[in-house]
Amino acid sequence: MKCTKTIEAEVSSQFRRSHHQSLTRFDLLSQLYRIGDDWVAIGEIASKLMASGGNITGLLDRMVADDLIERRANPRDRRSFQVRTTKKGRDTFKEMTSDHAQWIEDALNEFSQKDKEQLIKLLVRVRRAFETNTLI
Amino acid sequence: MKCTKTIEAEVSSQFRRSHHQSLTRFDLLSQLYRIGDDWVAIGEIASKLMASGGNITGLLDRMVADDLIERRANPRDRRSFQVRTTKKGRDTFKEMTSDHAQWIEDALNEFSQKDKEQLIKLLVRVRRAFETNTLI
DNA sequence: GGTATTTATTTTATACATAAACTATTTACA
DNA sequence: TGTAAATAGTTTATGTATAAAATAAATACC
Repeated sequence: MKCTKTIEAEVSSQFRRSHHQSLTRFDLLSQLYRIGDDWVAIGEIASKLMASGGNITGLLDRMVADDLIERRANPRDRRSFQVRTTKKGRDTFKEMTSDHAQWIEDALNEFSQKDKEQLIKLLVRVRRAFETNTLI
Repeated sequence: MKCTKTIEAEVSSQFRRSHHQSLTRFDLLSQLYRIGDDWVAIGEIASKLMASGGNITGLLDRMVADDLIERRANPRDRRSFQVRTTKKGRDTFKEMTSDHAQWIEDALNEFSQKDKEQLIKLLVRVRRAFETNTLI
């Protein structure tokens, strides 16, 4: 927890300073980028970001206001809405990504490939342990 | 990040359900418990929790209202205020701690002592790497 | 076809978090 | 001693998060 908190404080303040964006916004843009040009349902966003519906509504509203994403009604289901990135959103994401990758690389340059693999392996196991736990 | 998010979601919803408290409140009670019966300055709390001043003001207000901590003016410095736990705060913390320890133990029971030590060692190194980074 | 349930999202109330501006006090030092 | 700078907290404005209730549309099923 302490480790994540330190990284999060550092990375999110970098994002705020350099791009006026939050970590959550970066996550969202990253999910949309991964999906490509398709429209994505709000609910899918919420589950991908592991966030509550109410949270997503507000987040998307602010990002639409900032012209990072656009939003439309699902033409086939009138309950549902969809979003996708705008050009500005994609450009912002690309800039954020390259900075981000560089920060992480700089911070972790003292770690060997083996260390990094070991760490990821352990963290995946920990996550699985806590995920499984919730199903009992 | 994904790992921490999963754990945090799990643990914080446990705390919410079982004790009507947040992870941050648990952290705070834990810091105060570690210190003992002494009064602690607000600023010290903020730095221990790696949180901003404004955040702490609100957090402490709500916890005072819930009778978990008490607050007084520092008798030697009229700019400064101090807090310490109430009996209810200490009792709440003790209950939370024993549940918490059990959840973590259950979740991580498949990990060997060696795995756990390895993981902590790596995480401490990662944290140091990001801390140092901010000083450049 | 009409009602009950489920699904998708928003609204509301509240908690938690930051940065920046502000108030009040203490300290440093010319 | 008087003033500038530093320190301790709070306030304000805003963003991010949740749970629970509400709304609206789709689907299931008698």
